[in-house]
Amino acid sequence: MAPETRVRFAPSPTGALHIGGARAALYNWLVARQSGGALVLRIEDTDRERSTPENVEQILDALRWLEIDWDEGPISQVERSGRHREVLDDLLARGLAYRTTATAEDVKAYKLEHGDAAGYRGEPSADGEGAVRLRVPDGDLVVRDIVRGDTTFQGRHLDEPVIARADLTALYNFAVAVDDHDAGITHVIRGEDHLSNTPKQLLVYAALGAEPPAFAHLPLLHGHDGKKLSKRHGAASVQELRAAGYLPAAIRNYIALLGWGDLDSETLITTDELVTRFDLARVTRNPARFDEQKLRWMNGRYLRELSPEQLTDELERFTGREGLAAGVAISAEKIQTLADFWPLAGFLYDGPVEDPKAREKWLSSPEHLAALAGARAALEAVEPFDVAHIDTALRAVAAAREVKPKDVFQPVRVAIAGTAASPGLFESLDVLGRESSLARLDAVLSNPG
RNA sequence: GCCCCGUUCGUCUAUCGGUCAGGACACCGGCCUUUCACGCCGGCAAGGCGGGUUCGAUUCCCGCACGGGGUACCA
Repeated sequence: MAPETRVRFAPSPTGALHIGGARAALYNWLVARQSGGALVLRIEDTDRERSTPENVEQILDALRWLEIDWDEGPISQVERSGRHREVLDDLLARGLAYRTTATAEDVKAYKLEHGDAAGYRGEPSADGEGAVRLRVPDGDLVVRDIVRGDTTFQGRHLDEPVIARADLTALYNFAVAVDDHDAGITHVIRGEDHLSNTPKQLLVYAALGAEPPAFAHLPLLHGHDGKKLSKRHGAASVQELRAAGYLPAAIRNYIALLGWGDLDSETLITTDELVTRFDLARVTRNPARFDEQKLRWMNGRYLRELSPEQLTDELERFTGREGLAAGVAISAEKIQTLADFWPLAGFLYDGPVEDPKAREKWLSSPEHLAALAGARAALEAVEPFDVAHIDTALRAVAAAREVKPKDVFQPVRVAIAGTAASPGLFESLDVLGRESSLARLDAVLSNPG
């Protein structure tokens, strides 16, 4: 029987969860759910400066919001320092590692003497003090990677890495291997930025007398300009995406496709389908750009799959307002994100917005104002005040005045909404109701221009 | 500098030696239409360069160029 698949997501809590981290988390989650295995969450918090409880909570919060759940943890890496020390002492005792006071300058000097391609080889310090470096043999170190195939690193090019500080606290490349080994991790799925450091970790596994896990290094994500993803690229973190009005399901779908493609090129894939179809071996090897345009489109599709009740619920939570059902019903097909709703339909609740250009274009000429007056009279008389009858009444105004329907509709629209773009006009009037509609028209009529 | 990875339409991708190089977003045009959208139809658009291997290379190999990552007593 094959061993249970155990994967892990191990963010360092240095701030928000970035889109790249979210994708690594998602891929791990997909593998865990698909295999019936377990996802372990570990917080790489050995950098005391940056690892605050707030930062940790921010990451957990982002994962929960994305509905990426974990089976074990969160495990704090610092809390495992006792075990790190134990392994460290063992390596020291066995001569697999040594303490040295050699500095970066010494490493540089070594290369000057032995050549740039020669990995640093040091000697133990006489007093037994200093940082701990791992012994590196000259042979090949091959990283078996599901995404990229085998990558061979030659030990002779590798500097003997510092695996613990002079105070004997563990450093990343050491701690990560010990922790993954102890947690029984079978697949390490993480960003490509870790690929070059993997041979060091392989050495730690070897020292532990353990088989290394399978690796899967994911291509890095870039911004729309091809540069490294950063604040300048708009919404780059999960919390920013959330604030921008995206749905977790849409984000999951979108980032799953950033670096992975199925045989059939379906674009809209439910999370359940992703769980069954995802395949690490099909992850691409080249970096992908995060392009918000496609996410926007995709989010619109997900928004429109929600029931009116669900959408209303989402929007009320997003805007912090209540009683939005009627406005939501007439706006659903016009928005791509939750954030699009209020600019489009907020006028229904808070009155017309200011848009001098629209007012200039549709409410300044005598013809338009006359049309508006005609519309006002028609709306006052229409009975009942519903979409179908408003429709008929306003078209009649245009016909009577022998102008295009648009020349009646747009002035009315700008009068009630303030802008030239809105949900359907008749629908908007219907939601507003007769009294409120007439009041808005009157406000313009009594104060034109 | 050294080590490692990568390179198909503007973007995300399909293709695992023979394809009209397919799909999606974006863009352009059309239909629908009261605005904005949605929806539908159509269009534009790609294998970095140079060598090999092969009857035949986007696909395999080498070189170059370009991009990225690593090279911390960070993670």
